[in-house]
Amino acid sequence: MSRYDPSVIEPRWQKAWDEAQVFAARRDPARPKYYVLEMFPYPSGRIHMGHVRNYTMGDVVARVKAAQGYSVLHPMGWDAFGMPAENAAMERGGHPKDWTYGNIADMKAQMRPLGLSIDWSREFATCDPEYYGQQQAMFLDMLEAGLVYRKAAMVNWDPVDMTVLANEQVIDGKGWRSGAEVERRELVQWFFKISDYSEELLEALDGLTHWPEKVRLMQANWIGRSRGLQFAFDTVGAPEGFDKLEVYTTRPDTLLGASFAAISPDHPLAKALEADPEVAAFVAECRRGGTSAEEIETAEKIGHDTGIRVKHPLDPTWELPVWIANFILMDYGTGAIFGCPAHDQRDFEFATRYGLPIPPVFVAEEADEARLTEAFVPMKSEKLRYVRGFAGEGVQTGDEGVAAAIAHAESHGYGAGVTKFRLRDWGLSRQRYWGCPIPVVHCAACGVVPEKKANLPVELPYDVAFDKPGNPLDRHPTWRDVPCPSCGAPAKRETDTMDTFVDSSWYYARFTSPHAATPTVAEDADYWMNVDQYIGGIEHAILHLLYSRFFARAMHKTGHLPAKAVEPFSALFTQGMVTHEIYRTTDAKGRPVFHLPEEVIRSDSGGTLKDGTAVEVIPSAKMSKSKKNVVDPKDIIAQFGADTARWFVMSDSPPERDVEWTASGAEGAHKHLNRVWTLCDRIGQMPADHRGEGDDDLARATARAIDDVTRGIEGFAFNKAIASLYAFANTLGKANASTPVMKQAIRTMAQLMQPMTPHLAEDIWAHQGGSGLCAQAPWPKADPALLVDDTVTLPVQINGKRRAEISVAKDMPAAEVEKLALANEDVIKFLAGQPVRKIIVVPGRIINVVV
RNA sequence: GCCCGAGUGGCGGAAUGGUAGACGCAGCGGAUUCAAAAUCCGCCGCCGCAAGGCUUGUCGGUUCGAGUCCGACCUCGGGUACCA
Repeated sequence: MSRYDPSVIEPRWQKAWDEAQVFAARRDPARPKYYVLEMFPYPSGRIHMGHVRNYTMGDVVARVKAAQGYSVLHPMGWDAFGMPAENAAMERGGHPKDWTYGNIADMKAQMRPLGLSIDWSREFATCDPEYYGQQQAMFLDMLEAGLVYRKAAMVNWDPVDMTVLANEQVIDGKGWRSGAEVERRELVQWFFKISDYSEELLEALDGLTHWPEKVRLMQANWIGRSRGLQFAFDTVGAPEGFDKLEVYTTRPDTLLGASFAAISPDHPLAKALEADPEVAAFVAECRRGGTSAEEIETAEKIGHDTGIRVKHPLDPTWELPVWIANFILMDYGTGAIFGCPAHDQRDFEFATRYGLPIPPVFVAEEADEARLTEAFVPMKSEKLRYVRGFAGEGVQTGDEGVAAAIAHAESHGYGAGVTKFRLRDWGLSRQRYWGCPIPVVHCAACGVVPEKKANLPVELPYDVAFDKPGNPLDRHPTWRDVPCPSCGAPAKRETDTMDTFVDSSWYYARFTSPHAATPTVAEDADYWMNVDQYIGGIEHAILHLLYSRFFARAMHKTGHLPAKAVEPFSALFTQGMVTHEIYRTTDAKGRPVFHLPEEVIRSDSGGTLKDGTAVEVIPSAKMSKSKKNVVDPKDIIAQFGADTARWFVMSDSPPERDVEWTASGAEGAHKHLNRVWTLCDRIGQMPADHRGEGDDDLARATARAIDDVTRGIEGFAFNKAIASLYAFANTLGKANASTPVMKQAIRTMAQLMQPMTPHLAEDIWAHQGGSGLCAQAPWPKADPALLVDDTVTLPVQINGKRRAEISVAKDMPAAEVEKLALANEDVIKFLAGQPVRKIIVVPGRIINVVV
């Protein structure tokens, strides 16, 4: 063997894998299958360390499962529609399609050298007409199945650019390009009826036992099932048709604490009142700013008294004012509430601002009624003393109070208990070009007419321009103007395209038959689904994963997926980000200037540029181009090789946490791989008949390593698996055992390293007489007999502080352990004759002497 | 605002309620070398001469025993329905 040179060995083994078709997924009824999938990337043009980490994790799992005898599916594709392509076209010219496919080629070229065990024959991009045509076919099936409908909904409207903005394009209530004040405007849009599945999507979370608890919790809260009371106020002085005002509350026990009613600015009653210029002005004021919940809920709470009154259901002589308030959301409940300022913080702030009364309903069980300085909002499980209760006991929990209030309303006939969900239907319309066209035609005579399946895909026209804002499809007569598929009269295509979340809601299913003429093929979906291990960022915990869960159900309903695939991801792992510290100087005008890591010479105390200028070192944050705290995987691979990059991103941090990229860490990883190489070289030169010492110990250490690494990888504790590989390398480096034992140990090490450093592993495997490819060798098994120790070291605590340790046989009875502990010199010294009150012996663990 | 996380040496981190700091990085000492790099060996939480004491974001609680469980708070991160 020679020097460790990744630039030579890595391409060599990648070629060998390609030629042997090692990673081609094959339907093999004789073997169990395993489908591992990493969230596919957006083709921004460059891979970054986050990608390297994400795909290496999936690759480690895929390689271990393959070695364990599974038929593995490990595909890759591109989430290729989306705004950045259009932004690039507007800013730099060019076409979104060319930009996107160019980026895909670049990124693929950067990914190939990583040596990932991907079946590239299954690759596709969501912007391939072959893919989105099948998506259009499913859309039509779902439309027919009643899973798609149209309704009006709010969008961010930029009045200068005359275009719809995404939430991220609204900055401080202004359009990012025009700087104009954004307003909320209603538009008729397409929706998926995800709300049909609210209950099921919530209940089924319990079955997702291999998902992180936090993700299930987030989804449960997002779906937001609540039990409450719905009732109608009788109105006084309202316009015609509004003699009732429906409200919904989850706290009907606070009904006697009501001090006002409030409706959303988007409520039909508010619209009916807009003839009043004051109301119109107020509603316009409320509509300033974007549509995001964050913006709406953090805005200052303002209201307008409509002059209308409602009668309290428990006392018709008691009238409450009806306000329009900007913090009432039309999408939730009925878009109208009664305000109970004593027990809701938002209502409290509102009442305080407008001088409305704040009558308390309950106090803590032991407390007296007192003037409130903030809303008193106890947990519903807490016992309370009701001072203005009307149902149930005087002292009861909030839950009991709510149940009693609902029962009261139902028996007196003024309201009904209802279950509501926070989850809203999924708006899929986008007024943009670079997305999957919605395959319908608008006909003056026939209305909305589905395109004929035979005419799919409805392809995006290439000849479009991005010189003005808005959707180029709207301005493209030859594409837009078509005959009605039903009556043949002149009609217009729908110019909205689909939300890119639709594209990513079924790609996992498409990978099972990526080039079929139907969205899926039953035999393939049956064999490969579900995804056994899905890996991606926590930022997708709610939307992407929830939409995918819905879409799988919708695909099942329309016959595109088997029943077993309605929960498409059997196990989920969410990984952390790759971070790096940030280097900053300031220019002559005091503005910040950021510097790339390779421009900075880092020392313990700080850093300097190459010309000696001191730079400010800012703690690590997610790698981003604007902060220039990025490390290019290409450079790392050129310098150290792919195995080093793979080893490092898997080694340091637990995979669910962020990992900080440090140059010294990468160098350390590289040094270790060099040590392993040298070790392999040394063992290779040992005479075959060398008889050494400690054969048993090395065999035991080898078994220990197999066990630790296997469990580490299977438990997604890659950093711990790697720590045990370091420990094993240290042991093997110091060992002087007989040649066959040494060879066995280094071959095992190669196999255990193979998932992380596949190229190095192949080379060692080949040099040490392994047969075939290391990637295809069966995963090693540890002899259980070698894993047990017969003596254990037990710490002895006195009052919970460690004072001594004793070494005992593994199965020594507790009484004997106790005696041994008390006879120990250090124990006697620390006890200093004090009487022993109690001794706790935890077998194999610890002894605690209490005095 | 609301929902969900995370916080342990100089740094990344390890630890079924049972010896806090495995393993790695950096640092320090030594060997090798004309010298350096590379490599190898050893030391390495903080205070203290030592005995010993202190130590897992902060404060409190449960327990024989808490990084781990419970409560309150602080800081940072993710999501918040048109970023992907």
